[in-house]
Amino acid sequence: MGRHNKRALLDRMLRLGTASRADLAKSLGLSQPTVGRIADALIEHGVFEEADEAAQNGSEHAKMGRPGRMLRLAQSKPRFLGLQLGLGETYLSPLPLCLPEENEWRVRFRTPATAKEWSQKLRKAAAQLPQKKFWGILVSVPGLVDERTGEILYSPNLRWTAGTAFSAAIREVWGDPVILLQEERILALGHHSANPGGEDFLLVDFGEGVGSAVLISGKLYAHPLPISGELGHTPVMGNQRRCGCGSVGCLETLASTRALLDSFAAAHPKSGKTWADFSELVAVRGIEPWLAKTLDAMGAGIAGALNVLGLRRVVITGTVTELPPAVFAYLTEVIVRGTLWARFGELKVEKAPRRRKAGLVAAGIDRLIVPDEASETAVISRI
Amino acid sequence: MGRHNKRALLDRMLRLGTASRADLAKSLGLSQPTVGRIADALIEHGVFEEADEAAQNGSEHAKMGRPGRMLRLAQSKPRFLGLQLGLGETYLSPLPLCLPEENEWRVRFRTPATAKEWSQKLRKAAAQLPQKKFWGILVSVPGLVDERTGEILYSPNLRWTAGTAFSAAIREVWGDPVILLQEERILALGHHSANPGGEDFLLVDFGEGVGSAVLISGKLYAHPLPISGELGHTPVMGNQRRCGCGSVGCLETLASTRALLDSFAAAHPKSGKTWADFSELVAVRGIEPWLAKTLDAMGAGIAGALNVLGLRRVVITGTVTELPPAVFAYLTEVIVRGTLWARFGELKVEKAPRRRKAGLVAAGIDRLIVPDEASETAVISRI
DNA sequence: CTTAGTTGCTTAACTTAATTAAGTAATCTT
DNA sequence: AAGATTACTTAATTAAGTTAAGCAACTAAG
Repeated sequence: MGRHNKRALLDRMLRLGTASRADLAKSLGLSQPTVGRIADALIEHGVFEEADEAAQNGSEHAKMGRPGRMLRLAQSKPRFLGLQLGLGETYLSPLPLCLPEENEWRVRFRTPATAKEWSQKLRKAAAQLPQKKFWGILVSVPGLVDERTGEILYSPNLRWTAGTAFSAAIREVWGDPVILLQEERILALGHHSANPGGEDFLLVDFGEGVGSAVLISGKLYAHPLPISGELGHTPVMGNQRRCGCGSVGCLETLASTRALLDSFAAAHPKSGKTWADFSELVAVRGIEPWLAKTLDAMGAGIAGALNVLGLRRVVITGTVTELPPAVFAYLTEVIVRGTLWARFGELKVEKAPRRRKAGLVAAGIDRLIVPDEASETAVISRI
Repeated sequence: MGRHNKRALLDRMLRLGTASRADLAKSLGLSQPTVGRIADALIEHGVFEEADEAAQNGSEHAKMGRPGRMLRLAQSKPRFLGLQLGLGETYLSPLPLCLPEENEWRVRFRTPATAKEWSQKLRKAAAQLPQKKFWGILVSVPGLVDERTGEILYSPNLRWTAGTAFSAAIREVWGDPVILLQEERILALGHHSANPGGEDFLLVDFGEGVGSAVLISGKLYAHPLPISGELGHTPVMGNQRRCGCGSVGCLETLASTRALLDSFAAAHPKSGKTWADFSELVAVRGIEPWLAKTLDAMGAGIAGALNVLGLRRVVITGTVTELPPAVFAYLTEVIVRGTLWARFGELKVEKAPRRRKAGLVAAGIDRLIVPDEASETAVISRI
């Protein structure tokens, strides 16, 4: 079976939620026999399942002829284990193949500071889960990850994870395949799964750092290096702050959560030091010059990426979206000013919640269900 | 015949120059019968031709067994007409399928200021060429081009070319297919053709403007919009110069040839005003603060693109490469400082000549010889 | 209730483009 | 001249799609 079509089928199913063989055939432009064969194989494999009668009546239009037997991604049983490695806490949740509910993780614990403690906590967490066997363990990792080798190159404040020890520790608890995925890439996939059919976009996430990922034609942009989307380490002219990466002036030293709070504290030594204090002050006083400068830098970085990549849609996630609307409005304006396309057409700047679980599932389907072909990694394009 | 393999074969031939069927099969990992069939079809079509005996002895290593019948891209007859639209002058040259000599254009004339004059000059130029019929007219265009529709969106100082009138004028002179291609994308293809086998890279060209293109796995990065690689319109913090695009502070207003000369003239009101004067002064005095700032901005923009795209190789072409070595060295240093990958591995910054003809030929082969499939335009990637 | 019309799914035969296997051709080595 | 080695060709096989045709299951209408 051509894995190309298999992949397309899975993709469409993730988008449609539930569909008959005929729907899939029509929507993919394939012949019914082909779709039938692939669908049968996927059911056999436990990826698709027959949906109940209720779904049949759900979204139909023409009620003539033989009704289709509706299929969907098998959601009766968790197939993946999702794992979100955070600087502060670690979250775990079994994930079925369908689009999962966000923000409800089954188990959580404080991320420890050594590999040994990590192993212990992980074992304890595993004991709390009823299911012991998964198709794969999908891990969202902040920082720099080589997704091909499963090696963490660099993660701020989580130095002990560097190298392959981290993957190995997980593999000792569950024997299943471990797949490390860079956080922002997961977010981009998740946003696409949750809002299918939209245009290609650049996702920019503001959090402990500033990262980005590009989604084109439903697929992540394939970078040649293990490092990509590192918008946060673009140098900002005139900025002299030292960055954890060893350089000076990185955008991240202005725009990360930590950096914003530092700037806030410097500007208002007598105020509170929390994010809530910061947010409140912005709501009252509006955008002060230091914040405007920071947003200018963010916007310039994003606009630069859009210009180079030829995109006209940005999705912003993370802490910046939690500030008063004026902040997002200002940022949007800066981006529009800096983007060439905005002089010819419309530029879309959106804010969105983080969709980690959805992203993990999409990644799991892509990586684990469709068998791997070494040569498929390339980015191909006609001129 | 799978156009995919046909494309691969052409690609390899462009790279190898001359090769036997067996060489191609081995190098592509295809079976000999497959390669044989495709090669026969390409010979039939006039794309490949049998090379003379001389070539056989050229690059051989193991001199045992039956010698292969060497093939190469048909170079006996021009197949394309290359056309370079410049702000000052327009160049024309018939192009065979092989890698052509650069810098020798058959016909040239001053680029006129109206569509009507353009038509007249083009007709005159056509009369000077012995060959009247081509597989296609390949046009390198500065500025913004929609390569799919053949429409020029915006070209500084060549306003009359906007819209489809330009393509139409060419089509009136030769009936053959007209293909417009954005200048920097052509340069990237050309550099790749002339230096095959290298790593993925970002090409940045400095000239009337500042443009870039990305080449990954031998293919140009496929942008969703007609605009991409527009590094020159990234806003530079603190820069207040007005740009022709309607925005303020674009990199181009500092880094284009014109802008550099303006800055030079402002810093040295009493010196000469030519590029040679500028170059000479830099050679004598080194990099003055205003130039350092400009190079900082260039480097930051380039580094940002590399970080986002996940690349570790930049090729610089254009006027900046003609300045004293210190300039390129300074720029290299700035790029390295701003690139995250440079903290983990090596970053390559190269300067190179412009390879327009080679790029046009590569583009022509890609666009005209391998039959078009609408759905092939996407950028695909595994996670 | 019967019959016709519509739509879904499956089976069978065919098409395309690759493969492997086996044979023939041309050259060098000994 | 015989054998080794490599290049190319031909024939059979495989993989993955297609179209065509038929049965299945439902609605609508006489």
